[in-house]
Amino acid sequence: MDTLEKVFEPDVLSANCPSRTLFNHVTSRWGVLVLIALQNDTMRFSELRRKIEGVSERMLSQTLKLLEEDGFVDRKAFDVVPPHVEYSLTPFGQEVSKRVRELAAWIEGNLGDILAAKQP
Amino acid sequence: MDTLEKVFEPDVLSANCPSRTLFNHVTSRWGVLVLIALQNDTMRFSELRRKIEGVSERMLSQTLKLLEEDGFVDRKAFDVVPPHVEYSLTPFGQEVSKRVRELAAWIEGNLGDILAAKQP
DNA sequence: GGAAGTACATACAAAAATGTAAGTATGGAA
DNA sequence: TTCCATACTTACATTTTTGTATGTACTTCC
Repeated sequence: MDTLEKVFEPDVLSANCPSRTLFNHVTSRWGVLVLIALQNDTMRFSELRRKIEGVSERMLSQTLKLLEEDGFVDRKAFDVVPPHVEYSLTPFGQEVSKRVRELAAWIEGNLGDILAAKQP
Repeated sequence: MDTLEKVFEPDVLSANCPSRTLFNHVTSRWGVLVLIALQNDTMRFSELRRKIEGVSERMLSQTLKLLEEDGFVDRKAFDVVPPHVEYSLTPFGQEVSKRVRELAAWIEGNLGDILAAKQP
């Protein structure tokens, strides 16, 4: 063990830990859905837009740009007309996507029981 | 297999699937952090507030109420003065918490590499 | 010849999230 | 006696997010 290592331990509970920012991006309203929609495939902008029901073009491009900056999404643009752009997950993106999908899958798979247990 | 079963397949990508709502609550800005902070322990309101850096009382109580309604958080109030309330995860809550923590842990654990790969 | 599809950007508007400050009831500490 | 702590709620202000509409440049379909 080196006393110079681990001076700083990342923690999403800390207000200004960089991991918190990344975590916020990943768990953002549309971020999670992009990560899920993109799972294994490579997809075009409009395909994503159709797959993720309810996103506006504005929000989708904003979210994609953010995830691209964070290094989770890869954008490949072909210089043709009409425009052709392909989005896919980077290796890092695949790792987070996997975990986000596990969460979503659990909720989907237990939806009936969860709803049945609600009282409001 | 029964032809009457699975008429409806939950999918968070569908705009009005109930799983989307639950998923949104769970992945909300403060929801994820509450789920993480509450992992195994039972905690009081002010403890949570101190642990989750940056939450305001308003947001914390709002988030707790939502997660309680969804059946992920259990609230136990003792009728004393000053007030004493304990929050904990329900069995469902523990399941989602586990998955949310796996996501957060991955990001925290790979923070260095992720940040190193960013170019902006 | 006009409409649609493509992948956005941009301006503006509306809606939702979040924060701030104050109030509530009460006991105990200083 | 004034202040603190507790767990909130409520009103109000501000910030952030999200949506809507429009434009672009060019090709293809009808």
